[in-house]
Amino acid sequence: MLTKDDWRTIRSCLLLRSMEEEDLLALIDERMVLSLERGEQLFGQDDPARALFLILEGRMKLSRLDADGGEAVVHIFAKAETFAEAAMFLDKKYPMSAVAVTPARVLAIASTALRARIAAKPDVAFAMLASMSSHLKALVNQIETMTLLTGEERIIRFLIDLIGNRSGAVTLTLPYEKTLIAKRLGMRPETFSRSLARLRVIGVEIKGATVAVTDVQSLRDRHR
Amino acid sequence: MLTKDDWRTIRSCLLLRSMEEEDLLALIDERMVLSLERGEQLFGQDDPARALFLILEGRMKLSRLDADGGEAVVHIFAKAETFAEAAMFLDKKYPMSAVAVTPARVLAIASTALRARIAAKPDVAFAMLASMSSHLKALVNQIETMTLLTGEERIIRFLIDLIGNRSGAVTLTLPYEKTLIAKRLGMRPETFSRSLARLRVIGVEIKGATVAVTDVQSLRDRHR
DNA sequence: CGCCCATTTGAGAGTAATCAAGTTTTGTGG
DNA sequence: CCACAAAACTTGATTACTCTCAAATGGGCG
Repeated sequence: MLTKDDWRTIRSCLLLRSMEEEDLLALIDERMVLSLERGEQLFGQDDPARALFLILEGRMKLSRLDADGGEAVVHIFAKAETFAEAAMFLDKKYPMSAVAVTPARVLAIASTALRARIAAKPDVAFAMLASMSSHLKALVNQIETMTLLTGEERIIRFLIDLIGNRSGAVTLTLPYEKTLIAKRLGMRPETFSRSLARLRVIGVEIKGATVAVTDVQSLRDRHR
Repeated sequence: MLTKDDWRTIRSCLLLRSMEEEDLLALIDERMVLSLERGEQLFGQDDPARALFLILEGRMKLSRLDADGGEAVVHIFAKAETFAEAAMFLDKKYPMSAVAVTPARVLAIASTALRARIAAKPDVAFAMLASMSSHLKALVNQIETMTLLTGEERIIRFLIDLIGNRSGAVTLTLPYEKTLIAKRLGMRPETFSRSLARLRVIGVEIKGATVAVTDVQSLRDRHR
């Protein structure tokens, strides 16, 4: 079932928003909405790729698992974002796994339908290319971040991203578990916890998932 | 000037190989071949993106520079590879800089021409999507590698990639300077040098740019 | 209440960066 | 072809950072 809000979400996503009504209707099928519990896997690494996904509600973690149990969290996607676009053009296998990190609802968009639309309408191709470009850019960012910044600096950047353009004293809620944030930032939960605690001296108070920043500017000053 | 070998290169590249003659001719202009000296910059971070590039000869380094002089090498592209596809679909600015790390010749393919071809021919769109998918996959790999492996393990993986499917005793030449390999693997030259030296005990002899591996299997065994 | 899980904290070890010399290689002009 | 300067590379000592292992602590939920 697609609610009114779902349609708003669909309309706000980079991949679909430029699409004409008829194209959208050709792609979207109400029966393709999947509900996932927290922790439930949508697809696994190397599963055959038959669809890409749009998040209607919740958040999904995309990560790569290695032989001895290590996990590299590549990205965490939120409402109105699409993921798994790339797989349908190469191996037709997902190169990583997708797991819900909150209860979630996702809309599956069949590869075959989308390929057909691309073949029929160049605009759809451009939308797809834009969407993939934006993922590419995010990954480049992530590589830069992990190469050039220390753990503490990555945390600061993460907080600044959450703060957005607010200023002065700001209170915010961490969007997901600290353990997950830690992995997403490429560090151990212990290291994250310690580094976060160390930010107290520059006016960052943590209480559970609530973060109070005394003065956003002092954070920004510390940030390169 | 495009030589016969250049045409072979063009024909072997993922983005262009599936294209029909007429599309290719519409995209490629002999006057768009650029010769670069080693160290010469093709474009800088935030330059307006008017073209993507195919390497006819040499190698190009794509990297991101931060305010205080740090450099994150995102990828090094070789002959027959294309790069900078993504910029033309979003900001129309290159998100990183491109510098020749050997003397190089590159073919510029104008964004406008390519967009026109995509609009006219779905096949071109698919080729483009496949090309971008492959870059996406490479970046995901890089993130995994940098998150999950130690420096030494990344070096081993790098060597194994160079070795390809050869076995037994193998001698190979490092494809570019050690300093650059180090950065590409996300570590300091000093660390690279030391780690490489440490591989001697598992049968890796280094002499200048020449690497002799006594037994490839022992490398693979150490590799996860 | 009691268990499970996330989080915190501590101690110690390991990994990589930085700073500082050397050494080797490379490219260039004489 | 040699000399020399610049760049690349190596090596050593030290410091910074992050991980691992281990043991609390705390909260949420049946």
